[in-house]
Amino acid sequence: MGNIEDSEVELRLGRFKGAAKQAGVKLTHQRLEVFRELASSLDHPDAETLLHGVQARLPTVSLDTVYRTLWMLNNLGLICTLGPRRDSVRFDANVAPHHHYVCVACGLVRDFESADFNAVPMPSRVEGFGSVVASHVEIRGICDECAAQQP
Amino acid sequence: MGNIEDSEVELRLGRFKGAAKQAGVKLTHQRLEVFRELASSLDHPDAETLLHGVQARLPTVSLDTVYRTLWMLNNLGLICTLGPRRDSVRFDANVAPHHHYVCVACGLVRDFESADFNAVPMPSRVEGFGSVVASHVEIRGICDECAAQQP
DNA sequence: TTAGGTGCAAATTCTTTGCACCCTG
DNA sequence: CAGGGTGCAAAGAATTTGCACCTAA
Repeated sequence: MGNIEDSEVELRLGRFKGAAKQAGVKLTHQRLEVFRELASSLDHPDAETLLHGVQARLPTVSLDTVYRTLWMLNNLGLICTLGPRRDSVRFDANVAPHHHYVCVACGLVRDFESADFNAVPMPSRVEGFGSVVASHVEIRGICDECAAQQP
Repeated sequence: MGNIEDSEVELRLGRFKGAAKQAGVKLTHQRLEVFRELASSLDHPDAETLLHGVQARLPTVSLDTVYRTLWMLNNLGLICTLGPRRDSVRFDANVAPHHHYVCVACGLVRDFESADFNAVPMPSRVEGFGSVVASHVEIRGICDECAAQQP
């Protein structure tokens, strides 16, 4: 699917290398390639999709390594997960504040930014629940491609 | 967990009965009890949790009936799903516009309302993706109960 | 009566784990 | 060289499906 600019990918890879060193985890080929694959995709692939992309460069990687790598990256705060609509977990290497458009028909996810949404103050009701780590808007709809297929 | 007022539960049940008749689906005990269980819970249970609640009244219901009923209710627009943080799908009988606070440690989900969020106009970028069916804010954090357990 | 619904159990799908070998640091 | 990391295969968990019986309309 869509791709991220090379400069941004390199920047993210650099961040990963730094964080890995600091956390004392090894920089294996597999981890680098899994992260590169995720960091350069514009949509939000699941583990299986990432596996296929990585296998083009490392034919022997296995699905379990992809999962282990993803959760490791997630623990390091380098990626985040996003919830499925009835399918599997998806991953996101964009840790800057942003929001999601999700197609309920095909599962496509696209990022967008919105200063307006970011500017809304946290409702006081939420304080009563607990601390806040992150917040984002999820917009559900039918993407143009799916709409075209089912008139 | 928390409970919804009886009057609201009855209102939701009435809506279900009307929608079921209109859609031509049968009002079985199982369906009524699954919907009642979901409609009266304040948090957002998964299928297994609902099963346990319903079994108090209908000891023979099975998990697959709970799933079938939930997807049927979802198709009818009477409930919606919400994405997991690494666990299973959860269901929500509150179809009024509202937002979610999610504890990343225990999975607790609480609803809240926010006129401020509702008032933000849809970013123009989103128009390019496709149509919009719904939108909500998801706030992630650590709930007070989990925070108390891990100082 | 009768088509749709249910319960059971088996099948699928997705994800995690145990273990022996491998490779980064 | 040592300990974490990997691949494989098998285990687990969550959800779906086939089928014969049941029940709401």
